[in-house]
Amino acid sequence: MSAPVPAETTKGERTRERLRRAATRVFAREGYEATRVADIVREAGVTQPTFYLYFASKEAAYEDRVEAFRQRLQQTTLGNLLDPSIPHAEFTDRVALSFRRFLDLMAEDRELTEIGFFQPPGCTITKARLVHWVADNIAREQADRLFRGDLPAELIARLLVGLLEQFGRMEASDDRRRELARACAELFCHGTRPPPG
Amino acid sequence: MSAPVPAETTKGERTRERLRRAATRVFAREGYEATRVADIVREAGVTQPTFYLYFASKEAAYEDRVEAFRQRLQQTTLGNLLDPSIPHAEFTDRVALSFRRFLDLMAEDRELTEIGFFQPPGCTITKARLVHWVADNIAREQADRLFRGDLPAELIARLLVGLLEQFGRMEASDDRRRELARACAELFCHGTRPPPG
Amino acid sequence: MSAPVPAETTKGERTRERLRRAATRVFAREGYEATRVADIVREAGVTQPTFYLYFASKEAAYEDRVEAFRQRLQQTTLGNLLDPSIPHAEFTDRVALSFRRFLDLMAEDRELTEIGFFQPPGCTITKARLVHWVADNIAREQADRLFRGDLPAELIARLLVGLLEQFGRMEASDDRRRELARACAELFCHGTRPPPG
Amino acid sequence: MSAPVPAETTKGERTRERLRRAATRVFAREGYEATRVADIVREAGVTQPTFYLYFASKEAAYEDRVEAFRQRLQQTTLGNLLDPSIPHAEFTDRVALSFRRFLDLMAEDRELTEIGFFQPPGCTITKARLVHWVADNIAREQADRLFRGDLPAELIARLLVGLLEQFGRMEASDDRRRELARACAELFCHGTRPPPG
DNA sequence: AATGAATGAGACTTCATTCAT
DNA sequence: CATGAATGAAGTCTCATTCAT
Repeated sequence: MSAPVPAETTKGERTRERLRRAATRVFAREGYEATRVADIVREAGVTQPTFYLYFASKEAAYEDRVEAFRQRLQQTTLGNLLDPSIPHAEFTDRVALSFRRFLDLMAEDRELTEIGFFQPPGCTITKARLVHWVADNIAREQADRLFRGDLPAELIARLLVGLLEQFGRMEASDDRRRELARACAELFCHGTRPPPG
Repeated sequence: MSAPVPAETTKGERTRERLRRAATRVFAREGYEATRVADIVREAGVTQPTFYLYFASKEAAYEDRVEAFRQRLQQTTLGNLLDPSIPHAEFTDRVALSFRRFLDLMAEDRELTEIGFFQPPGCTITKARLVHWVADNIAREQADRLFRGDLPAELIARLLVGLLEQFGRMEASDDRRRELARACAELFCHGTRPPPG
Repeated sequence: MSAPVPAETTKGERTRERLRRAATRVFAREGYEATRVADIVREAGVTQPTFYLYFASKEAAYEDRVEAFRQRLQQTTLGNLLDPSIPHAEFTDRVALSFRRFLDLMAEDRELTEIGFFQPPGCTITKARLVHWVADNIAREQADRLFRGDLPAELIARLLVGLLEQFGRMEASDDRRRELARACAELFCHGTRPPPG
Repeated sequence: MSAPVPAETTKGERTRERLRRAATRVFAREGYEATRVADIVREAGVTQPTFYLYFASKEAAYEDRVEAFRQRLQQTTLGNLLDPSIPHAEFTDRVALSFRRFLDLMAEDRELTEIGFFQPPGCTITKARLVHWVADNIAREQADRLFRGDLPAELIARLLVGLLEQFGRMEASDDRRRELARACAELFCHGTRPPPG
């Protein structure tokens, strides 16, 4: 068990990484359109032509960043499929865990999340894909009677995505995120009405 | 009984209105940053200097449009406060009506909705305000025991706004919107778990 | 019989004309690729954006100039078709006149000729077209037994165009041009061999 | 009888040759200005700094290629001086042979010909020199009464060069080139008029 | 003998905005 | 009330060339 060997770090790879980080930062701060390549290279400490050594265009750099986020998002989603054998009493906790994983992912690199999930032009596609991935999970979970079957899986998926839209941008400590995830799970599972009686 | 007072229709007012409509269309289609004043005036059939006769800047025109949407949104929200005396059996229907009013508003002028609710840079503020307005309603309704009191009103408000984010952009007929509103109300009130038993 | 009324001379038309002249000058001096829009606008006394008010691109401006030359060239060519009833004794004189018209045209605006006839990328097409137009004339004239019929019209046309390529760039006074045209006609009609005997 | 002396083939010489060939190809295809050093090195399979190991600049590489063509052209021209004792009946054939040598030279390396003879900025000088060399021949041949003496040698030389300009770029088989050369000789010697009677 | 990496200088083009009429 | 004409400022991208190894 050793720490992962760092990927080859030629000078070029390091420059590329600096550019990626700078691009993430600036895109997140300014938005795609308002971002100028000049800003990115200034933050990366290189000249403009160097940028074009590593990215074909401003748009290509943006796509690179957006895809990086989507990858992570898809992985997280795939890992959140619920086991049908889950005991009833633990269900909401388990859903809270799923929300926590999403919120942790989104908090881990706020800037990348900003680009991939909240800002146009990429956010629309990201969310559409997320709805799709989540709906796949939900459909199976409906088959396992984990969720109500009287509503289309896509609708339920959208409820989840809507919650992430609302809570994914919050600045929150680890503990606070755990609480938020718990609240999301509550709302997601049981809604807003008071318990009867 | 007098004839309806004719809206002021000096030539200037008509030009201003044409510019507003054109701006709405182009901002919705292209987004704020990518919109060019040249496009707006082309769609409005006037020249560029004329634009500056009616709006101080591109940004001012955008603000004008965004504010128009926010006004309507606030009105709708205020009208959606629930009457505490509502019979228990009708509750979900009543919530569905609230959703329907929101979805109708958003469908009525898709382009204005796009600008005011979905596109940066304005959408963040719009949604923040909406959360605030809705949370005011929810807080009162919690006091009236209409919603569960174990979660902050703002969280519940965000659930609602998240649903609007997910469903407010759908192309849907009147009837389909009614169904959607019903589904939203169901999810909002009772969540996604199957009924016990 | 009055002098032609000058075309409408709005300020815009005058600016366009200044740009045209400047473009002609610079393209002729530097060649298409090496020409910078900055040079053109400096010579025209306007700013760069103004250039794009009148031409869609550097390339469009170039095309405009090249086409202007081609128009004139085609007109001249059409006017040079020989009358079949021409007396034998006057034939070479008449061919000399044709050459003179070509050389005059090319001398009249040296810079435009440079662009349209001598410089890439336009010159290849211009010459190909000229060969075609001239060959049309030659074919008819061969039918009228004015030129030898044992060689394809296109070959004879190319002989003519080759002569223009060689003599069209010469700086020459009116009189000198007349002489040159005469010599061209001689060579074109009778070749380089000494008269027999 | 010894084996042919191997051309010096140090690794460097081979690289230089690859660069030369690549440069020829790209200059011919794109023209001097539009050619990028990046294209040349890609075709040569080396990196950009290597290019500068062998040529001082893009311009130097271009000059190298142009001069290579001019050398060959001058050799061919010198070899084409007509023997004054040539029998009258064979004269046109002999001129056709001269044209054939020129056309063969130009066909042998189309790309080098393109650069040296047809494309700016080098073509103007190449042709001027060729006119000069040919005129030297013609002047002697006029003295030998092989060509008419009533026109300056330079004019006659230009007729020849003009024909090469027209026919030197044609894609043509060996046989077709022979025919073309024959036609050129005919036109060059006797012009375009039908034979009398 | 060759290259990975970088850059200075500059090209074309766009756009919000204004002036003069 | 409206426009024809113009521009300052800036943006993306390219390219010949060089440095350090």
